[in-house]
Amino acid sequence: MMGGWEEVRAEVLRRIRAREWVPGAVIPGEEALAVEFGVARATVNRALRELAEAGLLERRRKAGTRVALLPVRKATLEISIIRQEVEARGEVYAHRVLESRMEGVPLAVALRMGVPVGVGMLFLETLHLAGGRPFAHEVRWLNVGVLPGGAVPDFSVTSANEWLVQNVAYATGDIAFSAEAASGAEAAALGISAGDPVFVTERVTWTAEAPITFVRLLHGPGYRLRTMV
Amino acid sequence: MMGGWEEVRAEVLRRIRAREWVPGAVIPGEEALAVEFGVARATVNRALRELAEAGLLERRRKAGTRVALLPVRKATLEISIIRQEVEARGEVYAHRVLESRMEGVPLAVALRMGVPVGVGMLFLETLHLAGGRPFAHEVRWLNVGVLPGGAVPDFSVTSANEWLVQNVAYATGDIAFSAEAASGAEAAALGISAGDPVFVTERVTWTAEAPITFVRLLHGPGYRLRTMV
DNA sequence: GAGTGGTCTAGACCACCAC
DNA sequence: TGGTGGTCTAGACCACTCT
Repeated sequence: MMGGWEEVRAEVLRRIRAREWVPGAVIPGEEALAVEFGVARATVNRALRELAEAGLLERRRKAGTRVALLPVRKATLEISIIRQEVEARGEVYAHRVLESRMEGVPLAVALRMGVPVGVGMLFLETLHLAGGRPFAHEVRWLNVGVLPGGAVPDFSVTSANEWLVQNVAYATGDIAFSAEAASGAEAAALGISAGDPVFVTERVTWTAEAPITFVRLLHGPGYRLRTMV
Repeated sequence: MMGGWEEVRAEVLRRIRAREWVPGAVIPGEEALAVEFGVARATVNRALRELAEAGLLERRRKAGTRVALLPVRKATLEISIIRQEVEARGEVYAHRVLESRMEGVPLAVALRMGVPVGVGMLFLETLHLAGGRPFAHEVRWLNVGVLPGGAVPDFSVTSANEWLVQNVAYATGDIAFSAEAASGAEAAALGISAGDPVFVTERVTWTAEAPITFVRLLHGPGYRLRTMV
């Protein structure tokens, strides 16, 4: 007899890894497993659902549950604010606003945000520092028209990154990671050489059909984004 | 009255976004919400648990459920085999094995895999092609001693990437993404210039305490890794 | 049509931890 | 120590989809 759903999940995982249940094969139904493990069907369901969400099982009504043939594993990335990320490394965080002005969005940004070219937004350029050294360079367009409260806060106190998380949080977003060569201005801000590879994170954030912000974040050489599977 | 847990989740999410429940505030308990929504407590539990896993709520016994103050959002990355990734773009996949020989692991790899320097492993260098053009360059060390079956298959037919997923699948792993400058050899393989930025994916895979493989995957300029929140 | 997973319910017990 | 979330159960109905 197994106790809870975690034990059931562990045992099912063991059988998959040990190839007692091979990829593509149908495994016993929930009812059968519930009897075998001496638990309720809901407990088996919880265990199998978690494994299916992780990509190891494929479940279909009537067809039953199979071990995934070509599993598409899901890794989770934790997206926190930059201050937390820096402080988690045991370093002191600071930020400097390099630019802050109203400006019409260029084509590339308009396409990403799904707004017409030239719409007036707040353009912000910020440098994030870890222990006094450049950590990340941020370029952001902020759709101030849809901001809650109406007034635009002073981002030199609380960074836009953090202010948005606290005030426009819980929005949906689209994130893309890539590698690019630093432009002259970007390199200067980060204290590296032009052409050096930078790790780029671009994100569009939406709330209820309205685009809130587009942000482009550059991390210099040495930055690594990690996760586990 | 709301029907299922998805409706409950949607309504709770709406209240959070509408700031009816502000960050840091304790929301009503499961029992109260169950009564309000006209569902069983288990249904409310399911809805709140999902929101907590997404990082929007913080739940603690006795203390209750709060709207997260500084939410650490979780984005999920889908890790599929390279052939699937290429074919999903509507392009024809192919791969070429450039190198395949036994070799002692260098220090950097030994440290990553947690094995002594110089342990003999199979060194593999593979080029993945999409529509005939270089798509990714793969360098891999394979711990053949712990492979199931014992015999090493012919990776020119099925790439090591795919063979491992099918035969040593469901292992745990550690993944890191970064941006680097392509070395001369790497650039030549990918058909780019030395020093061009490349998107690097490094992964160590383990099964039951034994490291199976270390792989370093390089994607040329233009590659983007995308996800949603 | 029938078998499987998906979900809901009402009740229960327990672990944790703030008070 | 009491209140809250975490989980389990037994039973039920339903939705989907394979045959």
